[in-house]
Amino acid sequence: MSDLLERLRTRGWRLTSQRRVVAEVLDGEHVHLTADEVHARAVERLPEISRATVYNTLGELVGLGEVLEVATDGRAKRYDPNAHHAHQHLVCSGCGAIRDVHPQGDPLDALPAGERFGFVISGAEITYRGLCPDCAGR
Amino acid sequence: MSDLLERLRTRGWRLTSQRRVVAEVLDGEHVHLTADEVHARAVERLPEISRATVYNTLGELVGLGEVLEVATDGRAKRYDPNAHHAHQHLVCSGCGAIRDVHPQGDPLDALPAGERFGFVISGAEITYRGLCPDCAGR
DNA sequence: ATCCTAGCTTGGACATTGTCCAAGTCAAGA
DNA sequence: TCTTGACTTGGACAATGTCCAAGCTAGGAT
Repeated sequence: MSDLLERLRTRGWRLTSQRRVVAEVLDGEHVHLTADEVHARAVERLPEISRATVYNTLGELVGLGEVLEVATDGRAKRYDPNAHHAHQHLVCSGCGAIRDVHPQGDPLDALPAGERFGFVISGAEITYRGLCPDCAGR
Repeated sequence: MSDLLERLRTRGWRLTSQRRVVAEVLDGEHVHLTADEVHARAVERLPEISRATVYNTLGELVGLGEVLEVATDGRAKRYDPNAHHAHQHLVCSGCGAIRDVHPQGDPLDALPAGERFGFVISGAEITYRGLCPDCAGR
């Protein structure tokens, strides 16, 4: 993730301790955390960091394309540090666990011109739903 | 939509004026409304209907499989009355407009066994993103 | 090394979306 | 027509996110 900090600094990002901590938290476990979870982990390292800063920083990272925002339910958005490798998500309908998955082919190929309604299409997100081994076995 | 009301009645649904109005609103325009938008339209026909009832009724319709819940952003969920025809969504990144689209093939076919991690997979939702003709032309 | 200042952070108020509950109301079967 | 359990209501509450004025600081300028 020092790569990330380096990239951001060359883009004029001011490198504060708060931003460093948020970046470290995201890089620490490649897991899909909510903003509040990121805040909770950040507080462990920098007790006075505020919720507002975490929200700000996450928003900036998303804007810079370093982190993806994932909305798989109507609840809190989750933040995915794996923005530089195309992937999709597999979500457990039982416990909400999320895994990165890599389907074959390009989903855009499945959408014929006649189904594009004049849109300039930039991408596709796929959410596979199912039950994880734990939830399925009960 | 009287089909829908009929189906629900045979399943023991008590047919109240509130539920009828919510069902009519959803059926009226085949558009993806938020709960609050449904409430606003319902109030036009039945001024004393409460927000709680709209939420309850939408939740029941989703549970019964008559309406789909769509979460394309982190904001309010949207409700899709087109639950009986498999389809996906195309969302304008500019104005948020949503269209139903029908990609070719089954998205589940693109996910090899080795990428399923023992999940019992039940379905896939695809959100295509792009700019609608209006937003792209500016 | 020190200073300056634009940009960052903070805490708290506020907004949006959704859930819950006790009390009152009503659809539909008897 | 009566009865009753299911439905509805309004308002309190919860979860998530946004905004702002005031103070702080990273990092370039001196």
